[in-house]
Amino acid sequence: MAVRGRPRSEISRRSILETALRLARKQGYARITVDRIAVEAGVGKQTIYRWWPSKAAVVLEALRENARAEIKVPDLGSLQADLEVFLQSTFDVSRNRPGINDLLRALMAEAQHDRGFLQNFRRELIDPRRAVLHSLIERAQTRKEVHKSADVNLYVDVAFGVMWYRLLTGVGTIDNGLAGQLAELLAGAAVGLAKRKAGINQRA
Amino acid sequence: MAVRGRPRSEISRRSILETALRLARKQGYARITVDRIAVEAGVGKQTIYRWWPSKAAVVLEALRENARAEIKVPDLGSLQADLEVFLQSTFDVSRNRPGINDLLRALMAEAQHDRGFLQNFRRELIDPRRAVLHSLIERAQTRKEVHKSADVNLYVDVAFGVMWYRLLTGVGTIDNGLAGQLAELLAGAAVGLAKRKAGINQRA
Amino acid sequence: MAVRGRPRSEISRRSILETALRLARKQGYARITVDRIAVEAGVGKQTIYRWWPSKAAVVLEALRENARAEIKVPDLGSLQADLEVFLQSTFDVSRNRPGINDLLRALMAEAQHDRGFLQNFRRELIDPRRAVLHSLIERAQTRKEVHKSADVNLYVDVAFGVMWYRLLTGVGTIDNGLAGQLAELLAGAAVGLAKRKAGINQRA
Amino acid sequence: MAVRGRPRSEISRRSILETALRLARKQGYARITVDRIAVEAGVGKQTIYRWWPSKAAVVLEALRENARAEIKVPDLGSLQADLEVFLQSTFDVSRNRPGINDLLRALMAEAQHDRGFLQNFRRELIDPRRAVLHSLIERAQTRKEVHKSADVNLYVDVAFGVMWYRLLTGVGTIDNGLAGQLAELLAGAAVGLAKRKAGINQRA
DNA sequence: CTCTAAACGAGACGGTACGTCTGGTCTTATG
DNA sequence: CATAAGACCAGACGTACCGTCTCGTTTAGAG
Repeated sequence: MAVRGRPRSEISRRSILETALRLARKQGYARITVDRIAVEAGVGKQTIYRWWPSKAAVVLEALRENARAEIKVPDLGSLQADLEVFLQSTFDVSRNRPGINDLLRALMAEAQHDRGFLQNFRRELIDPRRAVLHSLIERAQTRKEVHKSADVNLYVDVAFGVMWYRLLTGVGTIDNGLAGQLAELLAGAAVGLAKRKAGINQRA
Repeated sequence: MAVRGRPRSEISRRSILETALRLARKQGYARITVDRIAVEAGVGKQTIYRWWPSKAAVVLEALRENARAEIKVPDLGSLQADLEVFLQSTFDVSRNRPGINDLLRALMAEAQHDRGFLQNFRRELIDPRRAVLHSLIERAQTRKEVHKSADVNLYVDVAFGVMWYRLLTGVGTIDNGLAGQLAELLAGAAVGLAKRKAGINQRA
Repeated sequence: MAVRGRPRSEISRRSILETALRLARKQGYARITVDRIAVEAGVGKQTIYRWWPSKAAVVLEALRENARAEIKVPDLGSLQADLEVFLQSTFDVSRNRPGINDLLRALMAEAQHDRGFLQNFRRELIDPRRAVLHSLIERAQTRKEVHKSADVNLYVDVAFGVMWYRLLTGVGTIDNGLAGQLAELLAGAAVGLAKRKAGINQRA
Repeated sequence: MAVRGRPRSEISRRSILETALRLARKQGYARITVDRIAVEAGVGKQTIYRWWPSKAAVVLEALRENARAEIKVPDLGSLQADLEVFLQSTFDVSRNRPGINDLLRALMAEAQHDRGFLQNFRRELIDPRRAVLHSLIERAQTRKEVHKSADVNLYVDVAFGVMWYRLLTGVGTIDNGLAGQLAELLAGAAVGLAKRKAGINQRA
């Protein structure tokens, strides 16, 4: 049997997402309320709550909708080069869109007092980006550029950890220089490890 | 001229800080309110607002008061060893005190929608910890273990970045294993850099 | 266009008015708070503020709701008799309901530091009672019992003025004796005036 | 034995009374607070509370201090003339001083939720004025202009009742016209009573 | 072409916490 | 002792949001 009743309004959905993003970028995430989104979107409050559990979820979806498939997955043959390009691309996304950084910070904050949203946030934003970086390093592993015993997750954590730490605390900048430094640091560590292991194996 | 008027009550100050910390650890930061702190501390609400701008500021001070001089600054002669001991000590603080991690996460969240509190938070919590790690690495620099051109701040960001990233997202654990991995990674990178630079100099 | 949105809850409205009146009579107007009314009425505080500007307005409406059509408008053919019955009836209302006098005093007090409420208070309580007394005296005027040049408003002011003055200052009692005295005084003055005027006219 | 300790400061007392009156007339009674009086008078809050139980008491004293012996007690040989002059004089006091009416209304309001202040208010303001009017009518009684059985208090209540009623509700004006009307009404009633009684006695 | 059912805009609802304000008391040092 | 200063406890105030609910209306497929 087909779906009964009035179908979900795509117009309302779009209006909500656009209004949420617009308000959040104009006035800051903290100042928007579900009420305001509803009024400005010309939508009933219930229509928001029917489809999203919180304003954070709305903003997250708006962000995701807005930022689809922007991340390059480079494959230049060298881990360091791949890392640098990937990280530059990642850092650029925020830099080119004013207000995006504030939204990311606000969503991370929201995730701290809403376990359910944390899951959502990880699934939609954190984990996909991790996956890209992870695969990028694994590729270097199959090339033997990185030793098979290396903890890929740690390297991923280093890259995103520094980014988020600087984003959240305001300590340091997030720019191409950082991308280069991180690429060098991680590639150095990974390749250095591989060499040491190789040396050990040779001697053995 | 001497201070005029009734002096600030040390008893009330202590009571407020202790009550705030106790409630926050027992029930979670999100569930405490300024009202409840006031009532349970036997204090007027105004007495809280007279000295702190928000409950976040109260909890921050309570945390700081409570955690004075807990961080070991090891000096074992080797960067990697120093790093490992320091990071283990840092990670232990939270692990040994249930509820502390939640408070740290809540405060970091609070800092995201309160610029004033962010400054306070950095000055009281983030920066002091950075300073210790920073000095620890600088010491290795004076020992020539780390090259003088190394970006010490980046290393600090890596250590705390990974810690906070895992704390906030729930990705990965924060334990002695991590301390060891980070110490190895950072020392490897720093020492590797020093050796390469030395090699360049020799060849030159 | 029809009414949009959820309609006002008559249940809440009644509950608020009843609770306000009950609390005010039990504990005195000064001791009730908007918070307590809300809690005891099982209602959100905002629901009170949405419909009334202050607790005084709530109590006023509660009083009015509760005291509808209690005032007798006698028509015995003689001004003095009508006055006496009307005033007795008016004075009785308060005397038979403990707490009402305190409420009236409190509302009159409230009206002194809230211009908006003073208007409301006059429109709902003062003026309707004036109108009855006014019409009663006018009827005597059409009967030629009172001269047409008499200032009816002054007579009304005398009756209610004495009542309120005694109520507010505690000087003297407000009972059937007073009703008789006022009736005699006013009727005497009004009829006396009519006779003098008639005499003048005759002589002319 | 002489009084020990530091004597009460007359400067502070004057400053408090003047400041209270000034603030009350400038901004309205409702807007002044004990705190504000203290600050503006350059006085400690406790100094106010040591000598007065409430801001109403301060304002009452300030008013009384300021308005000493302003009431004429006329003696023109005729009740109606005496009444008219007295009432005109009484009504003039308020009319010539802007803000006084508002203060009187505020004090009457205050007296409604403070039993202690009501006593104070009656003793200092209400009763003295009553006494003057009372004596004025009694004088007419000794002249046989008013019958000895007349209820003098009722006449007093009528005069002040109408005045206060109009003051508090804003119904009608308080001017020389009213003074004349009240004088005529009361004298008419009192003298009419005397004549009727005399007639009865003669016939008897 | 009616009927059923769900989504819709609107906005009132019960709740909770906020940060401010005032009242009246207490605690200093000073005169 | 009284004083100026000002911190203290207490608690009401009116506002802001939250997430739910209750209207009448709209929009689809089912009968």
